[in-house]
Amino acid sequence: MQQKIPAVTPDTFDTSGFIPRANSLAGSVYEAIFAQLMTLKIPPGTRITVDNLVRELNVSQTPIREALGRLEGEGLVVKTHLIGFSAAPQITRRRFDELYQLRLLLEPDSAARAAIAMDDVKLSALRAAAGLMGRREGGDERLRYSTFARQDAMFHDKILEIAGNELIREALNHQHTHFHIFRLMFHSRVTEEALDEHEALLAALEAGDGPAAERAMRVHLEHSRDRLLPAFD
Amino acid sequence: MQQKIPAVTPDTFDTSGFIPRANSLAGSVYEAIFAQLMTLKIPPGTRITVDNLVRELNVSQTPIREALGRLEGEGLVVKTHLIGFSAAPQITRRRFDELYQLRLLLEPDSAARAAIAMDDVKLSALRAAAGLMGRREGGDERLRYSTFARQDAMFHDKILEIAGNELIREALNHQHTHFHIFRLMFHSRVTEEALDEHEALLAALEAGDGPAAERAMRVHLEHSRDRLLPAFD
DNA sequence: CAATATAAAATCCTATAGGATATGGGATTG
DNA sequence: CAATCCCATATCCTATAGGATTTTATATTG
Repeated sequence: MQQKIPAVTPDTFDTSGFIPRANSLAGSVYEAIFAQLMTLKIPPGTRITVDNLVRELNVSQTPIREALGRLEGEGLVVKTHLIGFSAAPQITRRRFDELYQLRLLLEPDSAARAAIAMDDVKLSALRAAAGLMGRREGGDERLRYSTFARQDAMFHDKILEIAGNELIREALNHQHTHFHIFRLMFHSRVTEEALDEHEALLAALEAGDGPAAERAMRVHLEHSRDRLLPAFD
Repeated sequence: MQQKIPAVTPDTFDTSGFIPRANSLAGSVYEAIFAQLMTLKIPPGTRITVDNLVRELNVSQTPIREALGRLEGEGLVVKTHLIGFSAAPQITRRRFDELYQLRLLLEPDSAARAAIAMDDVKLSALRAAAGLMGRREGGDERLRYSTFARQDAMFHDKILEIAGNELIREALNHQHTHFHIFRLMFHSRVTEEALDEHEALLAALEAGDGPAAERAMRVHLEHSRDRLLPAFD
């Protein structure tokens, strides 16, 4: 157990009081594997070898198996008995279409609800999330997309939070939408037209205009889908 | 490793060929714990003790921790570092409302899609699922509800399957809707008015009438929600 | 009696070990 | 040369062990 595992993060508060509770090894291993999946260090469909992780992360098999079990439960990893674990496969075109169908059913409705629930505090938080995305960070293009993708996810998540249905928010998060999209686009040049669409969405949310917010979200998702489709060619 | 774990089930086919692949211990443990959660043998919110399961299931800690990790990933179990695992809490009224909001966004649309996709084979499978539910099995009332709830779940799931969006189907299944509802009602007398609503739904589906199927599903879900609400009093 | 302190027991968490199974490389055969 | 076989190695899977932490029971104090 050494430096390969992220440092203990004592800012994780336990739910029963005010004393920070250190992260477990299994928890840290989960995060490390998740990061490797996200950055395609473990490519889609490839084997995840427990013994390799033991060597790489310098921990025993036990927390690794537990973390992989959790990732299995989340659908990010697939397990076959006696063969082991592998990364869930790359999202297929079919799956992508289904995902956007789900998003189109849930997110416009949530945008409308968020518009109705909008107030100054929430709007300011939302603007902060949107503002982060507009900022052009330095560094290479992939890092910029990485940042953009993470902040795009935060922006959408903030709208879901304001909409007020935690279960729907979690259901969407569970699909790891942004995870899949990020991996899909990881090797691509990407255009950031989303920013204009976000502005239109923000304006509707700011105005507390439910139907307009719903329309803006629908348009944004349809364009987002269409922008991503070439990745399947 | 003894009789407490379900017998090896060689009817699990591996994806790469035709030779049955036995279930892993971790897999069997997962199923055993899931069953205990479902039947409230492990009540909502209570501690799940690894060492107790070791004794009860007569397997070592390793597959138990892995199975619990998977259940954690599925949200059915909560883990706190150094304290251990516990069953996810009973669904709250808030959560229940959110769940029905999700269902009302997704299932009527799916019913409409299923109506459009309907053919004789699918209809026959759906009727079989509905027919099972109408049958009054013997045994005590709770067993009858248990059977009803399982078959209700299968009926709804069959509609989702016919609708053709596997991701939405999985997203709804991931919420373990019927699991939660089942647990909620486990100690209650229940009325089986759902059957009439199912008949109306079936008629619309049979007729290939998308809008009617959507309406019938919406009505059914609203009534289902209202029937279940007293459980929170 | 209630509150506090202490000790014992239970449990959590992880490392290690070892048998079973799968995989990959080299040798052999046709 | 391709196909098959055999063996060594790697990996999977689970059991066991032991130190750390939490929980529970008991003793002590005011």
